[in-house]
Amino acid sequence: MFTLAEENYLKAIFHLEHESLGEVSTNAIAESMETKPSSVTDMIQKLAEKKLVVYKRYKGAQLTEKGKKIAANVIRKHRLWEVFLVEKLNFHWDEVHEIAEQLEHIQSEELITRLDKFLGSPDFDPHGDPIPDKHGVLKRTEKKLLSEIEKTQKGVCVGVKESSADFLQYLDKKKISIGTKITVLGKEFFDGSMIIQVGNEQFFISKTVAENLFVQTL
Amino acid sequence: MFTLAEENYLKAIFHLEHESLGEVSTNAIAESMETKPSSVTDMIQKLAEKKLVVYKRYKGAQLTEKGKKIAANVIRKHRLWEVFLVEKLNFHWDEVHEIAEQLEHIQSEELITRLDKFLGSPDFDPHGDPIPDKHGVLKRTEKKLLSEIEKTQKGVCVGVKESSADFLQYLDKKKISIGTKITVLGKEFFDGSMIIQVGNEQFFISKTVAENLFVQTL
DNA sequence: CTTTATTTTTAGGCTTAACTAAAAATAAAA
DNA sequence: TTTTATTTTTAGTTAAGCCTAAAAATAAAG
Repeated sequence: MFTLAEENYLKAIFHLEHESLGEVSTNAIAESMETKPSSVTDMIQKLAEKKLVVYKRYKGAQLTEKGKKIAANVIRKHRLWEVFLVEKLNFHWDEVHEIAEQLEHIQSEELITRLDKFLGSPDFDPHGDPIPDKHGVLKRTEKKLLSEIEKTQKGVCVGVKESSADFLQYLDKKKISIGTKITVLGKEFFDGSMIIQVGNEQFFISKTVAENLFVQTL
Repeated sequence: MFTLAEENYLKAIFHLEHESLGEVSTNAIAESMETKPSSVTDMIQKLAEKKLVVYKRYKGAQLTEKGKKIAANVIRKHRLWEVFLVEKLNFHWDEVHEIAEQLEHIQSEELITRLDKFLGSPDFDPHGDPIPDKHGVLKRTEKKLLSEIEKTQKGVCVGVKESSADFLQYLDKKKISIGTKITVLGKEFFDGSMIIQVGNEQFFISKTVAENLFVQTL
């Protein structure tokens, strides 16, 4: 239906629109896609003809509903594949992006329907980013750093900020992965450390750890 | 490393070389790829420059060792993905080709290593075709129709010839799938029907069934 | 052994998606 | 409000991979 290049532009514009509302500038797109502004102008004019973006000369681009839906679908595929790579093929969270960049362009509705089911219809990818549903709707994301939540509150681990091998191994050891429920039992103000509960275990974590774990509050 | 088009040409030439030994003609490639002979000439000249085929004007193309290895690797990926689609995502054997045509071009050694392991390093795809190993070597294929094997002989089901929904459902009901061991207990000469053993069950099958099941003799 | 038919190649074009260089519009500074 | 700087667009190229039409080589038939 759409070319690889078109899908990548739509995806980039989608992400940029979420970073700063309103129109997205030609330069911003060029930078995020590691291409030249003149190439971007070419493409957004083509996308405008196809009614995927609204474009006015010198004013940047904005996705139409149609464009948004296509972009969200590409992102849905990207994130579902990331879940597959991590959960089924045991890749680490930080190794999957490039491969998912390729897999996200595979064209088959049925494939994604089945993949989603196979993975148990996950809501978040391994980085804690929400997976749009089949209509392109993103669940409101209440993603917070663990360090931002208060004593007695609970959250579900939805991802990591930094994903060094060391940190991921530490999390493995502590039995923390996507979907793990975490309760904050105590929090020290002077150093930001915490006592948390994971399953039946209670233990201490440093501020560094708390600042690198994303949770969805419950 | 190689473009999508290059990989597809190498794959097509690989298949054609196996169908009839020696050089592969420009027309044969064009027909199998549903493209024009002039386009084929363009591409095989490019592949010759890259030392992936040997090419002499008006004499057709032949894969070099390097070209063979790349082609076999694409086919390996195609067939592994087909196994994934059927075994994990419950697609039917005849629905997976188009999707695998896309997936076979995903670039990542590590991905295929892990996918292969995840699938239990299968030797055959859902159509009974052998999967090349990571070095591009194809196990000698002793694929036969069940109808061709004799009384008391055993075979492992490696695929189907015709794959209509009806037939696949029949096989499901009889608990026959890829990897199932089948023993021929009896064979009627006048109508080609057979009595076979599958697991602990013994039952009758018609000539039609026997002529549409591929087995690897043991 | 010519003539005819088929196959293959060359030549020239087209489209997509990138690029550079220069022009035009907008924004910022004096 | 000019002048300067930045951003964006236009114009003209390029490369990949396809196409058509015509020419050249090979194969088949008379």
